[in-house]
Amino acid sequence: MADLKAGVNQLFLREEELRTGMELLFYAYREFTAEPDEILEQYGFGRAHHRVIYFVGRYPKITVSELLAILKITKQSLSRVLGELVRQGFILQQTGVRDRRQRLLELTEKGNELERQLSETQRQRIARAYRMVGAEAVEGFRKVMLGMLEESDRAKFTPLAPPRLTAVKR
Amino acid sequence: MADLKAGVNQLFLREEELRTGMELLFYAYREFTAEPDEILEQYGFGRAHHRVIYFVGRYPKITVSELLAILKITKQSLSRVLGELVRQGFILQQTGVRDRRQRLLELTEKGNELERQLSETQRQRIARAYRMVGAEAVEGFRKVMLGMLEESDRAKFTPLAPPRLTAVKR
DNA sequence: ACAAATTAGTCAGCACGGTAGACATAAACG
DNA sequence: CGTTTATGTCTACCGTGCTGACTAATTTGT
Repeated sequence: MADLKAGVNQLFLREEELRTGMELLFYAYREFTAEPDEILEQYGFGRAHHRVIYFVGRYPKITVSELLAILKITKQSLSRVLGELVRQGFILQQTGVRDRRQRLLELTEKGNELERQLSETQRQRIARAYRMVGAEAVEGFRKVMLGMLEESDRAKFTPLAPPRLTAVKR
Repeated sequence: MADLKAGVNQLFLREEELRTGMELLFYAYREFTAEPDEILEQYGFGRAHHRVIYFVGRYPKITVSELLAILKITKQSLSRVLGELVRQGFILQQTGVRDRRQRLLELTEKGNELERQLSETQRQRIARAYRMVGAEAVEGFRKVMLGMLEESDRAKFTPLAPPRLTAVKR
């Protein structure tokens, strides 16, 4: 009887625990994007612009196809926002030297400023959370999040750092 | 000199650590929604339908305004998807007894089945991650995620469980 | 050298889910 | 009885995904 009760209770805890995880992800993601969204609005941009700016800032000289592989959207979708960002002087395209078909993407100074402005609130939000809980909890957070990723995405984080794109011919 | 170098290094680690956090959130959220999205497609539904089904399942007898407060979308947006779900027999509306203006929402059996089907993949993904890392890391994850929320949302999780809506007149 | 594959871009059209404003109805409240 | 609240509807717009079809420049492989 005691065993049965414990079992049921654990089942309940488990179910509740999993739901909590799902909801934490939902609420956290929404609040994580809320502040940048407001800033973007002032520029007539949306979340898609933010993502492009972020990853171009993260990986200077990234090619269009590498960016597509990260974002997992179609080139038509990317083209729309990337085109706006280039035309409005936030991103610079340089023809590749090794392969002149490639357009290597980079943030301009203007683009860099916007990137910093957009990500600042997010960095602060994470920094605040990290500070609140201590290094051990942060490590736990990192582990759980990694555990939720597919192998392919997980690879991007393996050494815990240097921003290198997966070995792609450049 | 040694101090300075350490300082710089810590700054780098910090920046890199924060970026890692941001990206973990981005990738995890995307993969978290990918599988349900495929299932939803078969029903002609989208992510918005999933959210409604999830929270109605989570809080049976929830009112429309409570649901709006959770989702933080406009009633016009909600109305579109909620209407479809009701008309197609996934959700039941009952007139409130205490307040007959309210429509208390509940999943039908059909709705419950869909909810289980949709959330199952997500529960498994979380369960897998939790299992991979152990209880301590899970607690760290929970703490960090809570730290990223606004006070208002955090309140929903405070006792670590019982699904009770914030004290709203019902 | 030339054909094939790759990289990038464009145009048109569609779906989804968010927004806003305006308005309607029923019920509760004071 | 007038006001407020809860819900719903109609219209229109926007951002951001998607597909399909097509073009151009460049590299690669035989």
